[in-house]
Amino acid sequence: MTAPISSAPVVTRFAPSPTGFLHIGGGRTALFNWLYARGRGGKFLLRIEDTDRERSTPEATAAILRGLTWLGLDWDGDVVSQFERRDRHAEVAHEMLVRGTAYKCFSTQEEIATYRSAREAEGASYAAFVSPWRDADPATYPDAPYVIRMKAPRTGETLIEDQVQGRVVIKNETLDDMIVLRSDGTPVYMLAVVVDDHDMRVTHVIRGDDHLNNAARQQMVYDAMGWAVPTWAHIPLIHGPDGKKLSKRHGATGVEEYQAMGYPAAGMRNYLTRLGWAHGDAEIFTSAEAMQMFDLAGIGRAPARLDFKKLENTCGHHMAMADDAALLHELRAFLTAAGLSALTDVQEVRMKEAVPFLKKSAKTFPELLEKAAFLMVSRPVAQDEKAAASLDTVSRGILKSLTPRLRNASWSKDALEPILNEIAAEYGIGFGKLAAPLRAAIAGRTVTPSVYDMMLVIGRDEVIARLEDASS
RNA sequence: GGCCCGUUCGUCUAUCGGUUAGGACACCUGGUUUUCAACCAGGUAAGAGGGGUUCGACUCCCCUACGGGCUGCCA
Repeated sequence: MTAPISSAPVVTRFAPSPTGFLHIGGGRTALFNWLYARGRGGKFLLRIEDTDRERSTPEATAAILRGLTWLGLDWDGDVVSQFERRDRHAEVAHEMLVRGTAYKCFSTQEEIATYRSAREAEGASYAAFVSPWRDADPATYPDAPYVIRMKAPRTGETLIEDQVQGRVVIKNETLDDMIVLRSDGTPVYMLAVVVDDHDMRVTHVIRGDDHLNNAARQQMVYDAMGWAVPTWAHIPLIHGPDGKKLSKRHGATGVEEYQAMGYPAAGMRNYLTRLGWAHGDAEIFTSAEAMQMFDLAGIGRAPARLDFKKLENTCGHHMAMADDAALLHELRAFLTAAGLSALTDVQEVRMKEAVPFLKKSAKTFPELLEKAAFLMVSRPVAQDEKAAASLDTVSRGILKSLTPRLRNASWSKDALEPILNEIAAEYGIGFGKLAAPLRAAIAGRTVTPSVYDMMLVIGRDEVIARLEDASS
């Protein structure tokens, strides 16, 4: 055994297989690993588990990288391709052969299938294959293809000390002699992860609890090589709102879909961090704060359900907290991701003025855009049904008399306020009655931001022009 | 089938043998308001079921139910 690695600097990793987009559950797993490493001055590595050549695609790898990048999860060093390390994996398999902790098995897949059906016919419910080659004399080896299997312990038990699940005891008799190297010489996942995690000096393996049982098999490999076992933390999977495993029918399962739906990345990170993890009553926090607080002990043992309402609420807080320039930048990225047209120069200028107040009440980018409708449109402003209704003859008269007074006013809320109040008083109406046609004229709708905010953003000339359009 | 994991308000969770079981989202009520939001105040709401252990169990043990995972020359 090598020295305990608990005192070494923290190294975590995210190791997805490139068979599709980055799943929201995978995104959270990556986030936990990132938070844990970053909060401890450690390293967060990225490895693509592409040993399955049939299902792995470069497109999927690209999608995963995009998803992580959008989430703001930066990794250290180069992306490691597991497939490219296959020679090293094979080397370890052969070393286990030398050590006597693994053996060559010449049984064909047909023989294994026959063995299993025979056992089942005998009434055995579980038919782990027992290879006749386990203790065979090398002198009897045929000149035929073979796989390399682990020589798994038959008795005793394997103890998994998991930081989330606690002590998990697996009886060794339930573990079979798993294959580590296929007959074509390529490594199997169980071998590859262990070799890679060891070579990459990973200290903490934080991953989905669908791997909990696998940890016992992998520990066999560590033991067979005399390597130190990393700290395990198997986190529960994310479920859909109905408590079932998250799948396509629940709606969005891919991280990039959330980007396209317009959730800000900071809010997404906050929400995902709190999904299945808690630190007292902490709810809204920055990633820097999360790094300080994040620990394995705070991870829950039960699967968590996705709650879009809470996601939105969390995102709303982060929209409001965001830096104006950064938010504008993220808005542009959203427009691209959602396939919407980019802002025109005029819209850019106005948006820059509007973001400081729009961000306070928007939860997502589509919502922000909805509130920004008044600055996106160009003259003549189309009226929706309710807006048109509020622009009756009387209202148009009021707007008409307002226009000249705006010409000479200084363009600030303090200067505008008395003017509007004055008009309202002259016509003997409340400010609310005046605001309705104003909203209609300026935005073409009845639900808008404050009339003052809108006027200041689009400017005097545009306001007057829109009022004239509406009142003529 | 076998093995493994899980189960506190509708949801995310706090609690680490003694609390009026706390917070957040959602929901309801009221306030504020120039519309929608936002915001402020208050309210409804929980320990899967059954046995133990204990002076005392949400907390420890067992059983049941339900949910999930693993059981591949997939990862």
